[in-house]
This record gives sequence, structure tokens and C-alpha cells, in this order.
Amino acid sequence: MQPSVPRRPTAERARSRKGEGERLRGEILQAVNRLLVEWGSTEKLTIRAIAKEVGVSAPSLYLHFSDKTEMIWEALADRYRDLADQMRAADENVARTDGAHLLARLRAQVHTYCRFALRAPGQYRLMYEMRQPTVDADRIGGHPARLVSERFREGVARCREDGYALTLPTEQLAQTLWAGLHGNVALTHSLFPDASAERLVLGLADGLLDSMIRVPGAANEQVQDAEHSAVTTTIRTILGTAEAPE
Amino acid sequence: MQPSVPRRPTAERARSRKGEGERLRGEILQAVNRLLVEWGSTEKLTIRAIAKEVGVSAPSLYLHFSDKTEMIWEALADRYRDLADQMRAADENVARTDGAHLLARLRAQVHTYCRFALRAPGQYRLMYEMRQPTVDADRIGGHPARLVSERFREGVARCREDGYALTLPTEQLAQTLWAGLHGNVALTHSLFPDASAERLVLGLADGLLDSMIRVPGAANEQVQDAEHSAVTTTIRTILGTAEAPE
DNA sequence: TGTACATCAGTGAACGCGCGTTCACTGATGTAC
DNA sequence: TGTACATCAGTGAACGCGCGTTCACTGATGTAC
Repeated sequence: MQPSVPRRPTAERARSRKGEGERLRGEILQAVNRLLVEWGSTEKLTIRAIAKEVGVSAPSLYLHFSDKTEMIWEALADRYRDLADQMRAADENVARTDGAHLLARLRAQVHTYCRFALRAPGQYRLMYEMRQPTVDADRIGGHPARLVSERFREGVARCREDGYALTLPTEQLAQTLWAGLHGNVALTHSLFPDASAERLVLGLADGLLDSMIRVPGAANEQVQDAEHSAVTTTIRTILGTAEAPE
Repeated sequence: MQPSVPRRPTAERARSRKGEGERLRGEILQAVNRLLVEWGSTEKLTIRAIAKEVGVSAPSLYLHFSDKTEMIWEALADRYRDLADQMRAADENVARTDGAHLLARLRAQVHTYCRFALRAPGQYRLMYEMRQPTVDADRIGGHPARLVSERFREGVARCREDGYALTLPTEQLAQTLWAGLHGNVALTHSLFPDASAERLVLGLADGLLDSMIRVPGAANEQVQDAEHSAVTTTIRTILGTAEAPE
């Protein structure tokens, strides 16, 4: 579940007391996120729709933001932090219950990432589609996405330090993992949006992870083509690879 | 390079002869693709812009398409076919020069895919963002993207039949590969759009491929963390992982 | 305690714009006689 | 060979719409005296 954002019935809002004008700012940011969660899409996110959701007139939004871009970017920056926080929490949760199994901790972060993307597709897509409006936009240095990529890098680096066998250098593996998960989610969203996606995406994520990181001392198993694995079956169904194309 | 689309100077077009009205249809589809290549973006692709590019008035477009969606979808379906054809050509080209090295053939297809995405970002993005307008839109069965995924599946299956060691079942590996490449490209586009991306993306693609498919009999090399590999350096620069976050 | 007033949170109406699309039309061209 | 006409490719002007944004305003509220 998303961190609970209380549902505010449209058009019931009372005017803030003198000196408390800043309250509206927070309500606007909440409303943006609420609408994105509800619609799973970016298309209808207009100034008027946001204002209506807050329970206020459209011009009021300009009391706190200079334009639409600034407003949405600010709402999204919070979501990057949310995602990174959720990943960290999952990591620490596993650390408490499963001791030092570092791959399991990384896996928990991976799953958390995927679930976030699947459950809030509107926000997730916008997080990657929106151009950063401020200066220095071409580098990720100040980009909040970095909070997320850093989580992967750290998880991978810990595995490496603990003797896990990696198929790639740390940064490269982390980047490949991140990109692989993003690709999975994006492909799922755009090509088969209403499939019950969670099992498929998590299964693919596990496979990717296990292809690149191996527990020290474990046998180097080569996978027989498991014709009937759940993931394989799902993929075949979706892609319809039963018949040959053309 | 994109398959050469001759540049047509705006507003020079001569009216078709009687009976040759269909010529305009093809010119419109060409213009759509030309504009997407030129702008690398979807935002300004309006009816009026397309008409101007063709050298015709806006209402003329409705002589051949019932609405904008149909027009753009038709233009894009051709691009899926182009991409699949280019991949097949790259595969066959390597087959002629490098004999039976099946991983090299698959790699050539992978590189072709990445280059296509990097050189025509506008078309590539739209290919995944646009909802299929026709019936049966939730399954990929009739979706032209299937032509592309089938190329990966076939390349992987051939490796497998020839004794290469795969870390995952055929379909799953192909899907993971596709998603990984897509994620790489998408992340590159949206987070560091003007980096000289080709080396980075191809390097990451190779790493992904080599993590999942191994030449039979080859040593199972575990990668030492090559601090100074080109890909690692590029990633570090872009992500700015020198300093710790927060 | 009462009152004038500056300040603050928020609004109603309207702006210009660009969009996809429609519709009545025009003028060249091939064809029938 | 000449001419009337149906057909065809394409157009100019305008439509309604929703968008982001602006601006002059209103009415409640805290404060100074």
C-alpha cells in the first residue's frame, strides 16, 4: 500500500487562518500524488483538476508555486525519497530477521522497487519522464533518482565485500540491475498493462539478480530449460509465442 | 543512419494527378517519421506540423486517416518492422563473416537494437508509449513489438540449442534481455540525455548478455572489480558516486 | 472596550493560445458524346 | 476535334475545447490605538 494519504472530500476545505497560508502548499502536493495514484496516468493532471481535488480555485495554486512544472517536480521529489526510504526499510527488515544474508537483503530492496513501480504507475512513469527543471539537469548529481540508484549500488557493494561472486564490476552491475528492473516494469506497463503483473515482474527480477550474483561456494548451476516454470508460461501466454510470426 | 528518407523541402509539393490520390498517404507517413527523427520528441507532433512537413494543408490529412491516432500508429507499425528487419540483417551479416558463433550473432542484434533506440529516440519512445488503438490491445499477440521480441527469443534459442550455458530458461532470458536493453536506453534518455551514450549503452548491453550466456567450455570467470573499466568510469561520472548522498 | 485599518487567504472572470477536426468550397483533369 | 460535365485532390476559414496563467477583487482576521 502507498503511505496513507487521507482522502479529502472535494470542495469541503475551510480557509486557513491568517498566518497559516503555507498549509495549502502541502495540501497541493498531497493532491498531486493522490491523483496520480488514483489515475495511474499523467494525461489528466491539469491545474484545474488539482485545484478541484484540493477544494480550492485554480488561481490559488499560484500562491505557492510559480508554475505547473515547479509544482509537479516538487511533488515527485518527495516520491523519490519515499521509494528510497521504503527500499532501505525493506533492507533493514530482512537484516533483522535473516541476519547476514546479503543477497536476500538486496533482493528485498529489488522487490520493493518493483512493487512501488507497479502500484503507483502514474508516479513512477512521471518520475522518469519529467525533465528536471532546475540547472545542472544533464547530470544526475542533484537528481533525486540518485537516492534510488545509490541503494542498489550499496546493496551490490556489500555483497561483493562479503565474497559473493559477481559477474560484473560493482557500479556496472548495480546500473544493469536498475535498468533491468526499470525495463521490466516499463515493458509491462506499456505492452500488457492489465496482466496480473506482480508475479511476472518479481520472477523476472529474481532471475536477473541470480544471473549476476551468486552465493559464495554454491554450485554453478546451469539452468535446464524449465519448460513449465511459472514465469516461462506467463511470458509465453503474453507474447503468444505459440504461433510463429508472419 | 536511419534508412534514408529523402528530405522534402517544405511547401513545394505538387498536387497529385487524378487517380493518384493515394500517394499523399505514403508521404504523410514518411513525414511523421522524419519529424520524429529530427526532433527526438513527441511533444510537437501536431496535425498542423505534419501537414506543413508534407507541404499540404491540415485538413488534407483527413482524406487518408480518420484521426490522428490511426495516422501515427500506422507510421509506427512500419518502424517496428524496420527494427526487426535491421536486427535480422545484422544477424545474417555476422553469420556470413563469423560462421557459427551464435553469441556474436545475438550480440549483433542486441547492438542493432540499442543503436536504433539511441538514434531515433522519438520514434523509440513513442513505440512504447502509444496505446495500441485497435481491438485486442491488452495482449501483445497482434502487437508489432512482437516482431522484435521474437528476434531475441530466436537468437537465445539458437544459442541454447548449440550448447551455450544459459542462466535462465529461453523465453525468460530473452524477455530479461529485452527488458534490460529497454531499461538501459530509457534510463539513458531520461536521466542523462546528452551524454555520449552509445559506448555506455553498448557496454552495459554486453555485460548483461555475458552475465546470462556463456560460451560452452569457457572458464567461469568471476570478474574482479575492475576499477578502471570504461563503463565503470562513465557510470561513476554520470551518477556522481564520488560523494556520498544526503 | 470599541473601532479603523493593514494584511492575508483565496476567488471569479477572463485572457490568448494551440489543438484536433469539420465543412462548404475550388479548380484542375479526365471522359462521354 | 470540341465541349459539357462528373470526379477528384486538395483548401480556407472557422468550430469548440481545454489548457496554463493573469488580474483586479473580496471578505475575514488580527492588530494598533
